[in-house]
Amino acid sequence: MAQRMAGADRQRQILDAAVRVFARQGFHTCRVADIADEAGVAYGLVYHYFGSKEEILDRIFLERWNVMLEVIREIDAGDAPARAKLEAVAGFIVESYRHDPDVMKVIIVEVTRAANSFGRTHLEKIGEAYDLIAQIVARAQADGEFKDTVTPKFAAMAFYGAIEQVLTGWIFDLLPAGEAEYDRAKGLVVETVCGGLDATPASAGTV
Amino acid sequence: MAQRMAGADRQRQILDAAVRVFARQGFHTCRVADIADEAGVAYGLVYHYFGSKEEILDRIFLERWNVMLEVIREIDAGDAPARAKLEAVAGFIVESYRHDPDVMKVIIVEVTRAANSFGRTHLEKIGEAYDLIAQIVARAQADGEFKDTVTPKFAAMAFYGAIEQVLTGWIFDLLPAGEAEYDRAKGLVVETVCGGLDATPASAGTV
DNA sequence: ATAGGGATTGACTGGCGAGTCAACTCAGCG
DNA sequence: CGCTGAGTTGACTCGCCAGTCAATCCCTAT
Repeated sequence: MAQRMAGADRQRQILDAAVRVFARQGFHTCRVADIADEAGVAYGLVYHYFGSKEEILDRIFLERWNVMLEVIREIDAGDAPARAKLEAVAGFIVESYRHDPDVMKVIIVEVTRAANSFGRTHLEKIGEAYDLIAQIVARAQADGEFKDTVTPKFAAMAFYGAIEQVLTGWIFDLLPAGEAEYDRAKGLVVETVCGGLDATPASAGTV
Repeated sequence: MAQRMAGADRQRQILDAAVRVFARQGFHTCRVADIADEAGVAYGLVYHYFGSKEEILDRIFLERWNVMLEVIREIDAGDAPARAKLEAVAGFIVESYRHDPDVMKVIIVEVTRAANSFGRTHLEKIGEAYDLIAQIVARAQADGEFKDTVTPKFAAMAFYGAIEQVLTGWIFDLLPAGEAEYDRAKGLVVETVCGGLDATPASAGTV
């Protein structure tokens, strides 16, 4: 059935199939046989390339998360204002979702937000992202760009939580999704968390 | 072993044990036997009071979530400023966590954030909460208390996501927890989402 | 007293699904 | 042209665990 193929390619093929299956059925609900079927490959071959079902999820998560950590580090290294940096971070996450919603769905639903049971393994890796965002906030507070009423870690959690919840809204059809919404969301998350929902004090003060 | 007891009490006892077990081991990882043991009750008795393992989780979630929906409705019915309403909502959620961290952990980790597989059943119920918060925002926008750069639904997701992520931080020790932090968090989430992280334009303008 | 019936028990079953493995295929190489 | 080893196959094993059920217990009513 499956033609001979270089190892790396076959692995990729199984990984991609797993992403689709995990996104569709959920990690716990799906069987390894489903992944093999989706990939058009024999059951046993999955175990030729991966040690376990969990290892597949590991790989899916780590591959994408490491890219994100790298991107955030680069963004942080620049000298743009913090608000622009946060917008870049939000933008990257939204773009990730636009580019491959299934991968993001799996990461959010099965790893990031499943820190019990499975995700516990990756708690440290997940925390790295929060720390990087916290660092951006901390610097902005030191510069006076952000107020320091909130600890950087707290702000980072609120910021990341807001984004993840918006993605969750798209994933489960609780929020209108679509190209236009994705574009707008990048800015709006930052506008909300940085600018706040309040009508601006400035204009309130001028009344 | 277990003394005779009124049906409702025994059910409660099993429910409470289940909360502890789910919080400790996770829904998928624990066995029904663990719940029975924790409750000090025979295996079969669990099935005398509940139709299935899932039904137990259902009950835990619905009991608490319905209380929350009711509270939010009451808060919304008052005529306080939206910011105070949101603070009340955040306060209730934080108090819920302080009062019974295990229940909130189970709800967040196993239901709210597991909308694939299991939580799908409750998606509608979960959405109700977001809608109620959105309503608060919508009214505030109509009154001019909030800007209308963001759709109410979007703001609701960002707000709820921020809170849930903060709780998640406490649950998994990514954020310092404790009585003082809980008290502060209520206001800070609202301060962050309503007031924004930016140094206020007013004070920036006076420099 | 004692019968009735809900509460309680825990051994047992049935199915499911992760992971194994022995057999097979075949491209490339000497 | 046979040999080798990586790639591929899918039937099979084996443990686990949700859910069943027949037996037992003990409160209550008569």
